[in-house]
Amino acid sequence: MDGSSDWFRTTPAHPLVRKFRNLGIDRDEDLQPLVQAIKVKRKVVRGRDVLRTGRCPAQSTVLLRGVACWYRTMANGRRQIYSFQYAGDFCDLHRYVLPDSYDAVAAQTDCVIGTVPHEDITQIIGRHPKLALALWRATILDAGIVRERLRNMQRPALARIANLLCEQMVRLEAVGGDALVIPIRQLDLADASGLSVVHMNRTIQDLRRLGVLSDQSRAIEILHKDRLVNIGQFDGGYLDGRELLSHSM
Amino acid sequence: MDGSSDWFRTTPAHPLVRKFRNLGIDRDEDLQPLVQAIKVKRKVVRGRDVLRTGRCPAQSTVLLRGVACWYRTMANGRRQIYSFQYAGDFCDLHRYVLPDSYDAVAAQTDCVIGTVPHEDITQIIGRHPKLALALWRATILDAGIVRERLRNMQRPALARIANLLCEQMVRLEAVGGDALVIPIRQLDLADASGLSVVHMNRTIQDLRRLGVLSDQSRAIEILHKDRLVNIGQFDGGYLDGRELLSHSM
DNA sequence: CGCATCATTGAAGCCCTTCAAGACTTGTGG
DNA sequence: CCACAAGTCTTGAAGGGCTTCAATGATGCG
Repeated sequence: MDGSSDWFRTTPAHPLVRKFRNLGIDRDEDLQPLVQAIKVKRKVVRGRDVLRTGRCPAQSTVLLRGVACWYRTMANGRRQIYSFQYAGDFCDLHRYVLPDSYDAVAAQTDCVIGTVPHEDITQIIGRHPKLALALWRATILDAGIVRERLRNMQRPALARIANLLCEQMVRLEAVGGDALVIPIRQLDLADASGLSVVHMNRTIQDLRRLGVLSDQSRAIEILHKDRLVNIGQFDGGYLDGRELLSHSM
Repeated sequence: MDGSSDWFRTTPAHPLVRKFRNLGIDRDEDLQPLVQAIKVKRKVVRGRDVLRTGRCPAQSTVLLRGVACWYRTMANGRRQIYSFQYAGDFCDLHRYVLPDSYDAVAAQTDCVIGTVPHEDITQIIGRHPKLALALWRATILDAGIVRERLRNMQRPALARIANLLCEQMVRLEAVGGDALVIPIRQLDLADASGLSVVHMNRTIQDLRRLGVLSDQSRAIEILHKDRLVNIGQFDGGYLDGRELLSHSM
């Protein structure tokens, strides 16, 4: 990656640093034990599975670059996408705690992933209470995202899609990408929002006609953030660990 | 409660014992630190909130008896019920890790609840690694339930409702109640499945006409478990911590 | 008994789905 | 450099599942 195999360890913008700031780990040295436990790094090309349904390996996976989606297939073959994942997110940390073999993660764009052996996580948890709590928090934050997706199902298509796009926009911003172009196909947005591809397409065009999305290309490009937020009744509080941590009495 | 205020500590059928067996705590003495940390017990009558949206208190709540629902209100006033909760379930353990003030829990039947101060949880986690992991597992199991509810939204009404009823049936069985009568109003089932009350009612009557539910009363009484499981494409694996724990390599 | 709550039923209509086909974009090989 | 194929987006038409509104039964409780 970028010539140096240690890019992810030496760069100050390590995706895990940002992620764990959001989880309450402010000092980079506190994060070191975890960063150093990331063992194998490899690429996964767009469309392939990062991890599959089946027996759970004794390791968890971190997304270091790219966009992925966490999903499970239905009996009829369709997918329900639980959430999208960005650089710094764990793909399957919940499997460290409770191995379940139902769901899978697929690469939405070309990805770079790392793996952390579960025995290393066990050691980290035993020795570093702060990191232990942060890891727990990471799974809780994921759960909050899924709950918002469930809540989103109550909304009609226009608001539902707007809301989904808002979340991706905010999370893209957080990882420093171009947050205005959403790098996700309409098919995948459909699988994430429980709508048919056809209706997804029609509704996206409604958003274009409203001037919220650009109609200059087939890409999903956000022109008016605030109108999108408004249409989608979006409140990103559930994404912001820092803000959530300040809520306690 | 039942004359003795220590009923929940002295009975062998303490709801937490069953719950934590499912989470990997087999020996009752391992559970003692947590059981003894349950401080205040009180009743909550049907319809009232067990806990509310707003500032997070420095404690978490355990459901000791009854049925509750974990929900969040939408902008239009409707509720999205994330999941139902039964004796032994934590209502808001996730708030220990990440205080969020959005959601609430309401009593579906008369309930008895206990509270555990967060500082006690912190001590338990520091001193008892097994319990720490089990608590984490509890939140992961909850998250799995919510994911199944999200997946369920892809199904048409008949299968969706059947699936929802199956989950409640299995979880009721686990707490030793009468698992064949689901103690939940149609309105709440509607809020949990994203359907209108009217359509919920019509579909329940379809299930009655199919002979899957009893048509002898207005209660939701299951006559044919296996047919219900079949219609709802239900696989309760995600509820069974013991089975999930056996999946690791 | 009267009132509140919940279940039930009917009618009208829209949101969304499915099926099917065409257009645009991209990449690949001759 | 063009032809072709694969993938994705787009559009049309028909239909059904579900919603909303509104009103009528049941049940239980003070």
